[in-house]
Amino acid sequence: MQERYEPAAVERAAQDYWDSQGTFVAREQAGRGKYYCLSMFPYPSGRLHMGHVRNYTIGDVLARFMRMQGLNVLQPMGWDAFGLPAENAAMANGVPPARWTRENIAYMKRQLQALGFGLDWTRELATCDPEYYRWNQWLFLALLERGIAYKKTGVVNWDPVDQTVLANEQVIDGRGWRTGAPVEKREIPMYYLRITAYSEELLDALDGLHDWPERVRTMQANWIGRSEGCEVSFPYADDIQAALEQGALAPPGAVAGGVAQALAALQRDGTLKVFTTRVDTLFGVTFAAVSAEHPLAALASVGNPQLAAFVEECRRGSTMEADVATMEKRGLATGLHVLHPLSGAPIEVWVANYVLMSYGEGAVMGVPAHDERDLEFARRHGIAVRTVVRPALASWEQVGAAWLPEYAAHGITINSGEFSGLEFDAAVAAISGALEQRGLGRKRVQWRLRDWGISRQRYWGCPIPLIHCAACGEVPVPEADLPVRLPEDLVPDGSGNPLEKCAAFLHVACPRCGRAARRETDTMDTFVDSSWYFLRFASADQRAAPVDERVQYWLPVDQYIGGIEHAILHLLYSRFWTRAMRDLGLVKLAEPFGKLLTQGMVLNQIYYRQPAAGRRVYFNPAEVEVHFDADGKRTGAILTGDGQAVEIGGLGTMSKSKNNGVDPQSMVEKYGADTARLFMMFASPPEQTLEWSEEGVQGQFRFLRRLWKAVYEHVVAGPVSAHQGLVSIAADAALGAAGAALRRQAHHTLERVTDDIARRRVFNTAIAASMELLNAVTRYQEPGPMARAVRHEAFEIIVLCLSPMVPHISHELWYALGHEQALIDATWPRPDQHALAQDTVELIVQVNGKLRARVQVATGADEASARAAAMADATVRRFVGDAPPRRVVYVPGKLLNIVV
RNA sequence: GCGAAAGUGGCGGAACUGGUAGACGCGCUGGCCUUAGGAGCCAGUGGGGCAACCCGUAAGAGUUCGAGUCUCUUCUUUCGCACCA
Repeated sequence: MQERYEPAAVERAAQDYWDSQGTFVAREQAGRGKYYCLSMFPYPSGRLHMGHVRNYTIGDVLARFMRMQGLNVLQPMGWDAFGLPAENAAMANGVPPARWTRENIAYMKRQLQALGFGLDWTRELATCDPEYYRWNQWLFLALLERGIAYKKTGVVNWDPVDQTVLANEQVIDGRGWRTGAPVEKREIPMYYLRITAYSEELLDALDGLHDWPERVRTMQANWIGRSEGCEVSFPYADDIQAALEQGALAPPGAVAGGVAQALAALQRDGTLKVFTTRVDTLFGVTFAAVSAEHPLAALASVGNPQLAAFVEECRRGSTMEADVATMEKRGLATGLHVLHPLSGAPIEVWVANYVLMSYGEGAVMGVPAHDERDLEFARRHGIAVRTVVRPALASWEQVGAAWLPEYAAHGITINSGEFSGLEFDAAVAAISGALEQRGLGRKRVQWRLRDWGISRQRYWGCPIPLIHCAACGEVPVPEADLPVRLPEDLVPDGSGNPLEKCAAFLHVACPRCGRAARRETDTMDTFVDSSWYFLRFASADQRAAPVDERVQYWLPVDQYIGGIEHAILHLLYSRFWTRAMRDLGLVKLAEPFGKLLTQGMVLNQIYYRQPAAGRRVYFNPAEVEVHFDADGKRTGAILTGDGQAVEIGGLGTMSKSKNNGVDPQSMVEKYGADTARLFMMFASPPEQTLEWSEEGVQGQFRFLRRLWKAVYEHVVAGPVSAHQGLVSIAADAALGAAGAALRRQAHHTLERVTDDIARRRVFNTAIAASMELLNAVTRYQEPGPMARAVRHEAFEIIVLCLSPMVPHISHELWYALGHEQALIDATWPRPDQHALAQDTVELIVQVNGKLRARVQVATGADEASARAAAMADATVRRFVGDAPPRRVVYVPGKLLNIVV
């Protein structure tokens, strides 16, 4: 063993050893317990970022720990390789997305290897490989055949200048990111997956996901959004009937296409349908509101230029729900009416920009007295407010001008004709019963979840395997012709999908009739790619099918690790897709992920200067020097380049725009992979945000160097051999008080670290405990062979406990401590109960809940002896006084509280 | 706007099941040492008093013998909102 810790050499040696042994190549072994440990695969953006390092270190710590627990571990890795950034890079540099992506993959793979992750690279996959995406296509056609995939129109962001569909990310403040033109909504045909058919199952099964974070389950449940309520039909009044008849009588061609469609839809429906969870307030309805895309809005716009302009205005702006929800709530009356389904009173229909066509029926009933948004709308437009519910303890007769939350509370119906005087459940039952009798309503369940639109008008994605034939319609690509290969040499220019201009791709013979036909140019949402990759890893080399029986062995994933930002979409789509594959008979499981760990974001300081004119200039923290005063408080920061001050802008997630990213590569080159891994695990618990700190990294490097030096000094002080420590110390050996205390601490550390990793999934405290043990063992200076054995055992425990986090240095130190077997193949030991035993324990003594003393009592002491020990303390006696205590609370082994 | 979570020293964090607030590390202060290294070692470090003790976990209330932890209200920050991945 050499005296100096040189991470580069240590890490190369350890990695060479694992590679040469094929240590991390996983093989199915019937009857042996398996552990499938999966971290979310990266998008190959160019270089690893700190979030990746964090994510994959967590996964690797668990994988290595479970391996040492004796499990057959699979930890695979792949690439989420399709997506928008490759097209943006292509536009910026003129390099085809395929080349850019593959070069990034090669670079990032080397980075992952340098970090020493125990990955099974024989199962590597990239979603842009035809061998992978052919099965996307195959599965899509199977879903299409089963009716789970289907076609309908959907709304997209449209850039009228570039004549192209924009992703939400490409819409900045309602304008196209390249052209600056106001974005419009546009309806186009798309393919959808019927995830809503699984709403109930996806919701109910959340209860069984005990090892998922509570907050993720709550978010998914709210996203699926089950609400029980009533569908209510409002018959058309004479004015709508007249408009419909007039439209129907008009000569063909006299009405525009959109209006003709609207007429047909309205005639088909026959009534205005709304969904409500508060049918008990039906008699409080004073208006109805429809979305601007609702057919009734189109009908009312005919001959009403003001309304037509408003409807047109609503078409502008993005499709993002957050934008829709925060914009000013506006509306305009249509002049048309529907009839109250029970009273027959006419109700005016309004067009409102806050009604979403995609939720419910695209129309709502307006009850200003008992709904906050409706009240705001009614007050602004002078619509009547009719109070129809009064809570049992309400102090008001009629709702006031300003909204109060109790207006929405359940209560007793009033002003509701024969339905007055009923409490909520009875009112709902009576009113929905009456509606059902008239054929104007029924109770039903409404879901917030919408079907999943997977069509993307983009190049760098998996082609949707369909052919459009003038004679045969939409024809699936025959299985023998799969995969439909994406041409890899195109470079997008921002004006639409380049596939539409690629003759070689576009023109194809119809598989049915052989005549000239046109390929579908839309590609699939990249969430499709990531919805089943975890299944493919189990059978990555299977050429004849997407998955095979090996899925049975490896799945479900035992531990899934990824960013909290995926809490809803990716995880829900994966749960759905797995069920869809189950219903295709391809797999037997429904839930793909057993345990879920959602890691927090990586943050860093933001430094900037604000010029007198123009935009802020951001400086990377690596170029900034921070200054502290004598109390350790931060006083300011300067740019090392010019020595001038920079502003401190607080913390933010590492990003290009704030220039506060730190390249993991520089950290690995400077300090080694072990320091990088150790810092990421030590700086905060995995589920919380992590703040980058260069000083913190240095601290971890110093710790590793101290550990190396301590082991070196131990090793050179005398002969070492395996089994010198853990098993050689006789249970009743005379160790002396200090030796026994160190042994107890060592085994207590082992116990804590095991629990921290296996049960609590926190690593910062496991590392802290190991640091404490190193501090203790370096303080322990007893001479003699017995003391040497105690030290040796403590060192072994430190190296073992840290090994999942810092596998390279541990690999080396384990050999130095005399072992012949590699550490990765060692078994995780159990703490020695005998070493843990104690004769006395410290008892906290409180008087009136305030700490007054600590006393030593025998382990298992009863209350009387604990009280006696406490009263022997002068401070305790002083605070207790002469009067007998009013109450005494005794928690054995912990605390005694005397209440006076 | 809606949904979810989090606020503890100068900083990151610890306190797991309601029972010692501040483990471990960073930063800072003082000292020692030297082969002057992105070193190492020793001591100190929540605030007040510098003693006894008192006060302290975003703010305010409540439950309890006892609250950082449970309940309610408010404030702030972070994540998601269906075409970023």
